[in-house]
Amino acid sequence: MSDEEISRARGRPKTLDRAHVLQTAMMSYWSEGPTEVPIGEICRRAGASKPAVYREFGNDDGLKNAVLDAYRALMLVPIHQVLESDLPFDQALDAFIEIICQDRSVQGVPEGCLFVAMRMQQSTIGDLASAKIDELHDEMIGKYSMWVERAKSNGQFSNDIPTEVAAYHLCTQSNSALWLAKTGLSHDLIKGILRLAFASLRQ
Amino acid sequence: MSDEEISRARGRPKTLDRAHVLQTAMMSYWSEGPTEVPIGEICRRAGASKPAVYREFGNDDGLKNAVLDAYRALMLVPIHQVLESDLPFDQALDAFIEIICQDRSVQGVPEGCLFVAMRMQQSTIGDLASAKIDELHDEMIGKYSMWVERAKSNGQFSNDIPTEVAAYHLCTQSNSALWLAKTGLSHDLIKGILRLAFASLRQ
DNA sequence: TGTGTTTCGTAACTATAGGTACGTAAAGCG
DNA sequence: CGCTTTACGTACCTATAGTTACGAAACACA
Repeated sequence: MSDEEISRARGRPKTLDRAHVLQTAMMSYWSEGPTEVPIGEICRRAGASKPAVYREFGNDDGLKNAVLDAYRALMLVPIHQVLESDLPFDQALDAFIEIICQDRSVQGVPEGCLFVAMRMQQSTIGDLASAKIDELHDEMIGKYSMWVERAKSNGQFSNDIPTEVAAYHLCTQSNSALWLAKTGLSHDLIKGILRLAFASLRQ
Repeated sequence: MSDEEISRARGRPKTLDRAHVLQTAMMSYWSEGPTEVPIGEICRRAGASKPAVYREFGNDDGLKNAVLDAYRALMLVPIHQVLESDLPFDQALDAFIEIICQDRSVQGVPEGCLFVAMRMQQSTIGDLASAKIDELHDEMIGKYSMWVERAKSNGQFSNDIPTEVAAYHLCTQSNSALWLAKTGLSHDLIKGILRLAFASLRQ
């Protein structure tokens, strides 16, 4: 598996730009909703043929699964990094609110959260992507839990609040905030809601 | 419009049970998702023919619109009543949490909230139902706002929290809670999350 | 230059689901 | 007892979207 640079494969060279298709699909699902954009439309937008996309991703389910991986790397990992930072809880919470509410037009990325959108329509998608959604959700809850546990052990978080409750609360608020942003609510209003929702976590 | 008991209409008497179709559609959309149950399946379940349903409701959009009206009367109005009660804010808040978290199996009603589910997939439904969703949402935000304003004027709510922020916060939390219940999260955990989310509203 | 290999993409196929044309049945009225 | 009116429901139409069959194209190797 070492000679894959300019692959010395036998047959006709592949022209399909996997990354471009993935990017196109992600942006399409993200901005219009994962059930709103048929796979044929993705192909059209990416300038690829349907059979090429099916050869690459297997089927609709496989494409959505791959898109979720790409989305995780782009948007979820940076959030994880905030939760895993060395900042005191209160400051990390501020950074968390900032990253949730940050202006999307700067990075040229749609409003809302593709992961949340997919999770809300989980019943309409395939098994692969559905399992991936569960996996990403569990990962997220795990990160929140570890964050809270760490804050507790540092005396920065009340022991009266069960970790599970706090973790789901944090997860729920961020999901809600991202979804509200998608409905067009102002970022200032959303930030106010988040501060109110998290006020009881500070001490 | 007084002689509608045993209607003295001219032609063949109507046999379609409108209420039954509406009930079937509401329960189907509610438990499986509004985009998950085709209109033909509703007809099958209700024991009605497609043309009969189309004659009664016009189209898919009209049916969903009628279902939303029925849902409002069944589930939203009782919530409005809590918000409009004479209870002190703290007690009304407790009652609010209770009604959100109440066990659905008792009244034989599905988990989750049809209104929330429809709002999450608003882009996939027709103009009529979509407008109705906006209308119900505005009504809800209005009720929350009035509740908060009344509590403020009674000295039961901090004037430091903008009414708009508080109203959206309350709306968001109830939506989230109902959606979490649909994902199978335990009612105890959800109740804990709600108490945590609303802790900063009490004084 | 031929042969095997891999990918390409047009043009289909198939299933689902929203919606309806139309002939028939059941009522009131004269 | 026919005429008009209204509702009934089978069987169809149509559009969409996921998926693939298949012949042509583009390479490595001999």
